[in-house]
Amino acid sequence: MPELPEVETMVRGIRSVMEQSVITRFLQCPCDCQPLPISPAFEEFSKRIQGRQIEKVWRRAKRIVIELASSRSNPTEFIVFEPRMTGLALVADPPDVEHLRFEFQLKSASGKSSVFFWDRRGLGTLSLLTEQEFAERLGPNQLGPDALEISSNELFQRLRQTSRQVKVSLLDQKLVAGVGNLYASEILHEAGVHPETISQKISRPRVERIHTAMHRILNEAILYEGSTLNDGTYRNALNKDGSYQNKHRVYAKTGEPCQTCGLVPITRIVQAQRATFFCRKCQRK
DNA sequence: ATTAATGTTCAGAA
DNA sequence: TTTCTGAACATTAA
Repeated sequence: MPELPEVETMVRGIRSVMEQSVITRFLQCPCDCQPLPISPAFEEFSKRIQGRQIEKVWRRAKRIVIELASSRSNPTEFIVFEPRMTGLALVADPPDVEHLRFEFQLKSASGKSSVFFWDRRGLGTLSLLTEQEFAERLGPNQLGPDALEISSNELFQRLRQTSRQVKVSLLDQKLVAGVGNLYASEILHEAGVHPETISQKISRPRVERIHTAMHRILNEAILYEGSTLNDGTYRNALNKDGSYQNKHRVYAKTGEPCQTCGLVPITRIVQAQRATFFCRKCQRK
């Protein structure tokens, strides 16, 4: 589920509780659900993070990164949580206890607290990485520039190198990192670009329109704390709904009149096995 | 009972 | 080499 804005919202929500705190205890599945994939295995994971101070909490593409401070006895290490479709990071009690996967117990100058990782479908992953592993697995060979940091020129250069349809390219995390299925449709609609346009055929000015729309929409979605869809799965770190779903113009709006031209109904097609929504009049190849 | 869902990855074919 | 397709992961709700 979570795309860049949702992950950024969760990061902001857990940051103040986690940064500079010490991990006192790590618990796996306080309930009896299936454990999420975790590497290394729980025993070692737990041992390596026990007593460590958290230096920083930040976002890399659609992943939450918890950076552990180096000390005399420990090197810098990274806890990486990848929420995939239904993962959440919370400082409040999770939506239900059946899908609660991990609890980090923390202590800081201001007292004790907990951060929870919750995941209904259980497709999320959690890993503890050394600096070298982090560079190998989350470096520029695996993930492209962040969608909020890439320049329009670099986006143009990267799109120019592939013959895939532009909607498919935007979902390629090596090309640009952070855009997911929902925001890809919204971005292309605002840019007026047909989702089936071949990436390398898009002119420089039209790539600039995509770039501008990408930045504007992702930043606005962060402002509204992400999109909570009908299934209600996504919540911010306080277990409250986001509100950007009220701003969507095409996603899951098949048959409704386009809000830009006011007359043509929104079309749903499938690209790379994912649904795409767009307006046949406002979006051109 | 069937289908689709905000993500990623892999195998195999074109 | 690149691109595409299908399936897999696990769960729920329409």
